[in-house]
Amino acid sequence: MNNVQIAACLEETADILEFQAANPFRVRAYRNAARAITEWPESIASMLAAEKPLTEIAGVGADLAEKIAALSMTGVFPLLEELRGQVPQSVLALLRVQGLGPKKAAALHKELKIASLDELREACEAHRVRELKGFGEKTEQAILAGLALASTAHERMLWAEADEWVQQLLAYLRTAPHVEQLQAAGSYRRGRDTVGDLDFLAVSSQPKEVMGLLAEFPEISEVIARGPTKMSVRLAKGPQLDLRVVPAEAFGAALLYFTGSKDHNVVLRGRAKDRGLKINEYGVFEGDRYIAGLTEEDVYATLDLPWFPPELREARHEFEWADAGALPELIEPEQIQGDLHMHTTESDGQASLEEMVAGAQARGLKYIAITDHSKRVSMANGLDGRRLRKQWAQIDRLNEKLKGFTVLKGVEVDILEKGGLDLTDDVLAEADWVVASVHYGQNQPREQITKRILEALANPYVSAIAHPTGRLLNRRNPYDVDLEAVLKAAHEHGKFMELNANPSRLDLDDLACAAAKLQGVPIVISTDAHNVDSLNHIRYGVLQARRAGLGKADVVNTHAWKQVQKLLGKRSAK
DNA sequence: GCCGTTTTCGGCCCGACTGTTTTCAGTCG
Repeated sequence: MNNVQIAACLEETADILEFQAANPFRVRAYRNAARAITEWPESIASMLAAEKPLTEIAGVGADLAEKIAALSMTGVFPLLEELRGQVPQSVLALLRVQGLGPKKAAALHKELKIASLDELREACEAHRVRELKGFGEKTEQAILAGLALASTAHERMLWAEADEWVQQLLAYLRTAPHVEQLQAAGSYRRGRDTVGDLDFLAVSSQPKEVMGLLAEFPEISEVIARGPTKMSVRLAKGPQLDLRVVPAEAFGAALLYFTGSKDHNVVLRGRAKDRGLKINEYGVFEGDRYIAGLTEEDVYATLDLPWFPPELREARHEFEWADAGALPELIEPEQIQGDLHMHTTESDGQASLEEMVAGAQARGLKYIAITDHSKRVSMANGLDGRRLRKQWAQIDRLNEKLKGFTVLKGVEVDILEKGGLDLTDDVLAEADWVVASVHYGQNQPREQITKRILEALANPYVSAIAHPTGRLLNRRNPYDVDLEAVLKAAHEHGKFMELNANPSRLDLDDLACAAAKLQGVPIVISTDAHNVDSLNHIRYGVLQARRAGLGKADVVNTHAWKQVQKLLGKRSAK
């Protein structure tokens, strides 16, 4: 049983306990442990094998350590089995309805014997819900609206999609004359790969007018809530938008609060409490006395903390780093010197070799690798050895004409279903740069996929593994692969792992990149561009690298190509 | 259920908004 599965058991336990109105702190303990295990770079199984205490994981105490060890080894979690017998899965679905929390859901289950979303809808339509104590006509309507919303299955946006909304809304809201400051916050500002709600923070002496302007934004379908300082609306194409308007002296504190993460804020407020201070969205207070809040730096300073880049605010390692005075200096997009994964019209790209080169030069890059598909990827018109050598001869001729820019002879070689690579070593040996990737057989069992990738890493001519989990956000789950083993092998063979900057891919994800850094495996951020415009995607990759705490030195393609070659430690310079 | 330089019990972040209330509980972020 892997960490994700263990975490899922703990989450479900928390759901049921919450539904049963258990001690909310006990519920939180299960949720905290679930999160900690999801983010832990080492598998529980290998910790147990190495006899490392699970209590090393913050949020896992003696009790949970024992339960988790048993779960990992036997696959059985007696407490959860028992709870499942008390509260069926279909009842837990009630908690997913917006506006229904554990208290109301439990009341519906207890008083009206409602055990599914269908039964809930029927009860609302028959006006039985409004008869319950604490419920009313409006609640009944809100539940029906929540049910309708749940059925449209609105998923999290890609960060790149959120960015389009944000830019549009910032431009729109800035037209209000009374907006003094305006900023997008939330998971968007933290650069998460996907974004749920859009959060905006404004400073204005006239909140009503700002909210009035937002209410007139053409794509709004519904105003969910509107008070004196806070407004929530739903946009026609799905996402919810929250706007908070605060006075100038609260901007820093409110930005911090509204950027989150929630867990980061919980730690901050706890630390404030230890010092006899209180932090809320209006500032830092000693008793009733305001002592800071104008900027985020001011707020952090009251706790002797440095300003944290938003990408790090996940309550993972940032506080421990800050306490040790070792907050990493994060990579910046301008530090990227080369792009080592892209396609041309020779396979499934939409631009020629020359166009990709011109596009890369226009973006200030110093080198690129052309990595068209290999022959097995026939749908993409993948290249065999003969066509590749022809392309590489063309690249040699092009390089003679280029000044201060290098085009590398590369290939994206397919890792075959049965194992092995799609091109022979004699061909690969002539390449400057080889990325290997899994395209087929993604449903194979974990052992098989892992073995294929480990073999590829062992090939002396492979430089990196591209899009190492195969996920497509909102469309395709990552294939089942033992990343721990892959990272270990990459380290042993001196290979790199790709962070694919395509906004739908972004794998390795932030957690896996952080694990790679721990293992000493360098990351290469690549666009996998299939046209010139997509060369711009590099910034999405950089954002995820920042979330992983990576600095310039951790990312291979911040270096000049000569240094990359040295790092790779193979074959003579070209 | 976790945690500890206010340690083995008694805390556990904080506030906005809504609806059903007539002072507050529930939900959300």
